[in-house]
Amino acid sequence: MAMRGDKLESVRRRNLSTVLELVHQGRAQSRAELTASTGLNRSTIAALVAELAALGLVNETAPTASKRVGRPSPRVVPDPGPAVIAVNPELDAITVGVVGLNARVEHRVRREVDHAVSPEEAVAVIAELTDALRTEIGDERRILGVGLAVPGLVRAADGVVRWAPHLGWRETPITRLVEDAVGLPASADNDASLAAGAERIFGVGRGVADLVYLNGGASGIGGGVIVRGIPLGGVAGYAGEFGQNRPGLADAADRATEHGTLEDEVSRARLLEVLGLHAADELEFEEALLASREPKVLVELERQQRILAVALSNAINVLNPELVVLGGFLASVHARDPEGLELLVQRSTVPAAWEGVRIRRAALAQDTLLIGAAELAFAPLLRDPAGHSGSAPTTS
Amino acid sequence: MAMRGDKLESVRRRNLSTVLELVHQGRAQSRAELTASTGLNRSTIAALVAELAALGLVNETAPTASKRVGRPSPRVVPDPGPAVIAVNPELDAITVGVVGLNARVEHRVRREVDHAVSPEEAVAVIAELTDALRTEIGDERRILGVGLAVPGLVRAADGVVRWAPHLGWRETPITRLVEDAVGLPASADNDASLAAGAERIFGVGRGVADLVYLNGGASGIGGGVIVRGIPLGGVAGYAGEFGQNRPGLADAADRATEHGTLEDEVSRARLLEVLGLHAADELEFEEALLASREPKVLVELERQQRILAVALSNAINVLNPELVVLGGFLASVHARDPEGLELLVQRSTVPAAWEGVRIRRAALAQDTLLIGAAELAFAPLLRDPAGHSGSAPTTS
DNA sequence: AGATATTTGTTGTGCTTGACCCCAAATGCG
DNA sequence: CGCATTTGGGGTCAAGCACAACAAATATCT
Repeated sequence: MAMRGDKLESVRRRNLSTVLELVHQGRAQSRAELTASTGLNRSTIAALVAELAALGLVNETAPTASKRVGRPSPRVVPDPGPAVIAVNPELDAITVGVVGLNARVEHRVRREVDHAVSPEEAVAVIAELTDALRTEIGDERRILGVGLAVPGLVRAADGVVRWAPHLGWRETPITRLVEDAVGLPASADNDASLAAGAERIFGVGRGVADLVYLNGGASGIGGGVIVRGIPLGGVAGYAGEFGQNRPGLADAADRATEHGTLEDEVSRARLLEVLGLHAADELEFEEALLASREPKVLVELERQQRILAVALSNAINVLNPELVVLGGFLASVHARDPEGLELLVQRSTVPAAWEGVRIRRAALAQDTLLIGAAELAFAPLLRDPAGHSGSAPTTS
Repeated sequence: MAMRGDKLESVRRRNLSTVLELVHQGRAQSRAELTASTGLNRSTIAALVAELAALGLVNETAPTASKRVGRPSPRVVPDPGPAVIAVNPELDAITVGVVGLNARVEHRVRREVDHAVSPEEAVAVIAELTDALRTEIGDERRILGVGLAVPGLVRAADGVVRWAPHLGWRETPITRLVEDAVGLPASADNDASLAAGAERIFGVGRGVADLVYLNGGASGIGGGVIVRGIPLGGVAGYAGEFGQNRPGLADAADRATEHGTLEDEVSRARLLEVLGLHAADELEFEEALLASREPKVLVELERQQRILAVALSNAINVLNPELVVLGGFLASVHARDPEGLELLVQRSTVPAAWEGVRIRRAALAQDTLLIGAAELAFAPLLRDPAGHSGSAPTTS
């Protein structure tokens, strides 16, 4: 609750942050564009870009032919040097990637595992894969830190995994373990929240300030909310647990479980069952779902659609977002009958709030989580570009 | 989406705003406290306070005996001059009040009406009551504007009432009408959202950054959400419509209505009915509810409690607030059995999110809405104290 | 009661930082 | 080829906060 005053120094910090973020997100490609979107003076932008260049964060290159009158403005692009390690531990595999300041996943390694790994095992794998990647990309790369997208509840303050049912982790200080093993500052957050951020900056949510993201995974439904462009964390960082919500059922016969939580009633497993499949990746699943004409598939699909619609309505009524993004198997459910789902949502949503909202499927496929985790690792740099001059691994 | 850069001028504006807000909210009472809570230098605070005093917004008075060592610091208090008109049009009455910069309701007039008033009638009454109040408080008072707390959906951008079922208003440009009739800049927002803000700054939510507020009124349930200390508006300002949500029912027998919306299932009218009352004000209602030992009251109360609990759980899972504030008849339902309600909420809430949350009744009684509306009218001044030097009614 | 420590107001100076002005450079267009 | 337009570059200016030194006002210690 520190309602802090504004030092002069903070102006510079914020401006550096703003410029670096614009370049990082690809929303400004030249100094001229930077002056336009920041409203700052040309000379100020010049100084800011020069400082960022001196910090090794951006590069100025020769202007491209723009076909416009006037002196061409030099391009400003993210420096290819700085990078982060993005990690996504899952039930069946641990994925580690290298993501540059341009937010592209440059390398990715996926290590399949045949059993639920303990935190210690996971950390060992992460350290091993990270080392492999670091030798692959060479020593000249400046690795800023590690970001983890964890399928579970993560305490924002210290990155402790409170509960990850999927992995079987409980009260696991994952960031500390990773920091000790890898020797880089680490941060962690809930996977769906990070995915929401990634979709906003680089996916369907580009330029959207208020969005709700729901991801349907194998083990449940997670979500993320973005308010005024800022990820909604809540007081401890546990926000977005749509899967544990209990939406009202229009028909009592729709209930299939005792608890009636969203992720029990609307589940990938139930759809796989009626589809007669045992296991399927996202693509196979969606193909099967879209192709099936079996009555029992239709019945189950419509049941889940009705329940999902109420859950979305509840979210829209409360949050009045501009966009609802559906990922994972929920994207497939949406793809099967977008208009039907919208109609159902509309029926139980406040009309005024319905007006402004769109429902879309997630745009970023497999890279979403790694990009989201990378954003987390980049966050301190983006927030204070000059403060991270030395690559000293500040163990927070 | 204007990611604006930081001008130097904005530093001064923000600092003036910060200081004025601290004084306005009573969170700093002396220059010494201001330096402590802003982190700014003593000399800077002196300059800022001097500027605010020159603007007629704060006064410096002789220091009070503080029993502490060191030179005593002069008190800084809101100037008694500036004030706003706060308005709350309701089904049965229109209330208008004068609120000073100290956030106290200095005067209030309540005009009972015997029928649902049209916007034009309401505006006429508002203008009349405002004029009466203005002559009462004298001409030396500087009236900054009018804030309206409307029981309905209000578009944030232009203050148009999209739909106020209680009043029967639809697509009503209420702020424009009031501006024309009163000759002061007017702004409007949903009553529950404003009440949430009032509770945060002056009620049970003091110092709380993330809270959810649910108000049980005669005609339904409204709500407001505050995230990181900022009221959650959503893309158009319609956020917080908890009343239209459909919470899941643990037992199908609990359903009493077709739609199953929260405000249909959990309603004051139903409780009045089982209590055998026809009409009652808040106090009478709560007394009757707390005193009753009738089985049918108990049954209905517990039914509503169960449904309310699920709705609260849904909100807590998604928003992870620090505090849930219940107002209106929901405060009475809570008062009857706080532990029982908490237990029910806990049962369907993510454990980690439950840890950090408290459920409390609203602290501000009848003044809540007027204070909330006044905050709305003060908002431009608080955001940019120097920009409002002349009392020129800027019709936004 | 007097001395001392502590806290805070006051004043003047200095540093940071962005704005602004003027000129040069580079492009498109007639 | 000249002109309009846009942008970069460098120097100057002004705004605003930090800081240091001193004075004032209080409590506490002796």
